[in-house]
Amino acid sequence: MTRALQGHPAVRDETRRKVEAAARRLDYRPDHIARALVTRTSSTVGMLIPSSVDSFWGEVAAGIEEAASEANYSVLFANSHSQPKRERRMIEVFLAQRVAGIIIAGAAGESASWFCGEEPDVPVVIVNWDAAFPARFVPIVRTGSPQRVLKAVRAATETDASFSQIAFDDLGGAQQVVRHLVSLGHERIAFVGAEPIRPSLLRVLGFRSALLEAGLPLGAIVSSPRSPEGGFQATQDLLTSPPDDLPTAIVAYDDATAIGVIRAVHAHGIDVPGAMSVIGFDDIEMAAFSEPPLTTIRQPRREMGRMAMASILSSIRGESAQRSSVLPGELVLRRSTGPPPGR
Amino acid sequence: MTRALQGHPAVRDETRRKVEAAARRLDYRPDHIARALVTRTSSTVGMLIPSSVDSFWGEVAAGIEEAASEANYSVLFANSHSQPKRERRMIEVFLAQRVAGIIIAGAAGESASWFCGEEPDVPVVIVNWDAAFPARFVPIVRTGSPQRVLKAVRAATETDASFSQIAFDDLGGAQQVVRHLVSLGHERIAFVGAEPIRPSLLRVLGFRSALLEAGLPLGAIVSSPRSPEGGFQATQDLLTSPPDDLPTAIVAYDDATAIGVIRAVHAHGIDVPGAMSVIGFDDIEMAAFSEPPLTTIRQPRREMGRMAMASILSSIRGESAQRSSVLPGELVLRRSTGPPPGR
DNA sequence: GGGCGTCCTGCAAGCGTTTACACCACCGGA
DNA sequence: TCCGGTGGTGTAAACGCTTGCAGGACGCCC
Repeated sequence: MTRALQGHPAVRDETRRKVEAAARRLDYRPDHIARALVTRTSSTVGMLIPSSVDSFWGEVAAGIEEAASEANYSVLFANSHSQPKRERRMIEVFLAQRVAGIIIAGAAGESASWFCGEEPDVPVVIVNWDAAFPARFVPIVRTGSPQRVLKAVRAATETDASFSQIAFDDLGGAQQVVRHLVSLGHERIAFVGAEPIRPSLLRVLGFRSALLEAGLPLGAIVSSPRSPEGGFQATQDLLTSPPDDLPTAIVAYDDATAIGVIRAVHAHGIDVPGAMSVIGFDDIEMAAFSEPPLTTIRQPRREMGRMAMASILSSIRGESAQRSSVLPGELVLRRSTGPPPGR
Repeated sequence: MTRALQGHPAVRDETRRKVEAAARRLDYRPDHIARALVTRTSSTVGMLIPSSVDSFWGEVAAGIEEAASEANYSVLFANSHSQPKRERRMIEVFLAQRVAGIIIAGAAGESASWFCGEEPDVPVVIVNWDAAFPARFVPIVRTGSPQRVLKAVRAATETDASFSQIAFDDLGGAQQVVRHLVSLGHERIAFVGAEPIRPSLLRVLGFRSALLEAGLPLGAIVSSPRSPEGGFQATQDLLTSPPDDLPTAIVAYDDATAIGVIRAVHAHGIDVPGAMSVIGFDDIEMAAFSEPPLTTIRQPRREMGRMAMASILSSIRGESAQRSSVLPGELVLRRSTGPPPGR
């Protein structure tokens, strides 16, 4: 009987129709639970995001859900609040639910084995691994040879064979940003919002390398938490430099930080972009509504979610999925950047 | 053996320890699937939200997930995109997954029976039912007797015995908003963003009743889609009225609409709040960052999510949960409202 | 007409739990 | 010594599905 509904080939049309009629009459719904028990795979994937309140992750989640839904998969959802402990716990829950795969977005865990022990029995993909590094990394990333730093960062967030990664091209994005500012004529450019987490280190590195490439001196690199308040504070400090040393453009770690940066710049009576250009990262919703609207780098959030799910699906099918993909960002020109004063 | 791990009272300590040791050695993880099959309840709830990209729903989702996680429940997640068809489909999926309960946020379906047929076999709670009404309701809500309209709206979104509802107090929120404007001295107040959906009708109704209560004439009520563009267009039209008829304050359906309203007001060279006050609804993230920052009504989003989950849990426990709760909003004073000109 | 192959359908085992129940050892009271 | 109770442990059925296999019906060839 059950074969009739699944579209088994060896079943007469007449029989199938009769079974279907009966099923409808009793409004029979096949039990995914029982099916999962016997097939030992559950057509459910676990999705862990830092925070569903953040529309950045909300859009990644939407991409995952879209792709999952199209493939008739359901998604179990949990917020990690960027806490490795909670990540671990929720992964345990997912595993107990016998999910067919796990997607960890904004992963905070330090190493691949952190997530599921050495040998996860389901495919795992990490979207934008925000691994934390010891604080001593921040000075190194400012001064160490780019190759060395890059190698260290890569090594720390290398996935072993059982993991896939989808990541935004932080390094390339930062380079794009700097090249944009350089093309406008800026020569003194600062970075605000350095933190000892993977994407920040990579953006600082991209910042440095693009400056080097343009033959410009390395500007100030200010550490701060990534938030409007953090950006505001850090920029307050930055703007106490002697006027001649002041940058004409500031690259913020992300849009939230950039909004704080703009506030602080305005608070000093400096016009944006007339006297100071500011540029962010992420293209969050607020970016278009800040004053002035923020020039930024847009990450392909939904696409990253879709790719993560696609990677899980191909792992399930036993295809050897691509180990890791790096997706480029897109420069979104708005009104917070312009030529430096006197140009 | 299984009793030992579940903390059954009738098991000797020594035995328990031995079993636990063995479990650890084989790193045994109890299978939720098999457990669900036999107990016929899955410690999983289905959560349907319009869009995870919208941080409003993202926060409702966070509240749900928080409360679920505390109760050791998992949450299956899907976006409905506010499409009744998709709501239906995802509910079918949830039911097939044998969820222990279903939370439908921003429900777009027209009637309770729409969701799961007549007799859902699991508890269902609806958070902020955004039911659509025939377009002919908009004129009625403008002119009909408030009691009659309210009765119609209530009747349409009444849940039968098997549903619970958590809803924001749209009517009271609109009254708060109008009272705030009246207390500032405004006498000509318009509403922008009326649409034939439940919350909009209720807000218009609250708007009218508060105006009536203050002895003020009913201002213009302009229909528009709820988006910055919609608010912009509708306000453009509104501002073509002869100067004497122009309102001194505009109540927008929500913050997104309000941002468009402010744009249009600015485009006409009118100062906010100097010459025109604008007020929104929801307190979305952007509200604090608009120019000027938006005065608005904050909905207790996270709390609504938590309550929804709590309602599901008490239904599961067989307690007769409260059928429906209406949660008040909170007026958030920012800088988009002030006294009318000449005051 | 019997043997055989081809199609289709019914049957039963088994997935990993929970739970009711049987059972065993042991102890105390009669 | 025997018996009933008690406290702990083993056993087996059942949950609803998938799947392999047995077997029935039927047509075809010899």
